[in-house]
Amino acid sequence: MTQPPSLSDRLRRGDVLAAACPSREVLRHVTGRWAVLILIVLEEGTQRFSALRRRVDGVSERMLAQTLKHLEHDGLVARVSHAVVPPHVDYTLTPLGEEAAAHVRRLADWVEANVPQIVAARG
Amino acid sequence: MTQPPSLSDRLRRGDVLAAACPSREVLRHVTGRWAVLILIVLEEGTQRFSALRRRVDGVSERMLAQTLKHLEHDGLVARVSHAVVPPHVDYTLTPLGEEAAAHVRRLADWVEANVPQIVAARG
DNA sequence: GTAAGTACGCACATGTTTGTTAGTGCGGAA
DNA sequence: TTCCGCACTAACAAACATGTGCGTACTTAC
Repeated sequence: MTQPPSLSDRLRRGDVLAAACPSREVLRHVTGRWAVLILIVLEEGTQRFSALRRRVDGVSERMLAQTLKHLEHDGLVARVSHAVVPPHVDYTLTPLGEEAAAHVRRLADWVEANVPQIVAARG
Repeated sequence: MTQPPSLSDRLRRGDVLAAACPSREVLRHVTGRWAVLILIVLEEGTQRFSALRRRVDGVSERMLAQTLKHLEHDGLVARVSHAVVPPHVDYTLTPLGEEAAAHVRRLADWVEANVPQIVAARG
């Protein structure tokens, strides 16, 4: 007879199934429409803003800036701004970010490999 | 001098970085707010509608039904309806769905394990 | 008799995300 | 000289995601 963990236990250790858990928010950030793609591109190495904009097809400057801010806020991306003209800003994955990026890339790789099957399943 | 792959090549093999690629849409479904949680719960085994509703804290019936439809449409979830009263409907992961679920669960596990660090990083 | 559970569908309202456009200040290319 | 590139930000508008409340047809429990 093991007792099921209490709500506060679940929140402390991070339980995505609990609505009030902050892990929900983090997961939302990491799995966001653009965040996934940005993490994948950043896994190749440091990139600057406009390079990211070109690599991530379809992202607007607004969404790119906003998503980068979220990732930076969560400590997954480091922003380094060089005070030169024209402006030069570098974005790099933190160690934490590298781990997250590896996970989302594996997921994206799987999707890419299985798109044909999935599309076929829609008959 | 290898030529970079053409757009049509990238679309055929599934390239999330290309805006027109259907893998983008599939990725959106799989990483959707509720889809992630539903996949994780379904990984434990077949579940019925109301059981899912109870396990996935905070989901509304509308969103649950809609998300299940998307996942079914993509061939990740199988729906079996028993014609009895009261209604009884079972949801199960397909082999394809099991693979997807494994990936998202690993990502969610990582997030859960690292929430404290991430929250701390927001200082 | 009344309420709750079952698995949803529909209409409406709200909230959140995303896009669009315009602007910044300066240097280098045409 | 006129335009582009850089790395954004602000304001506004549109699109989409999501929640709420109601209805279904029947059974079991209270």
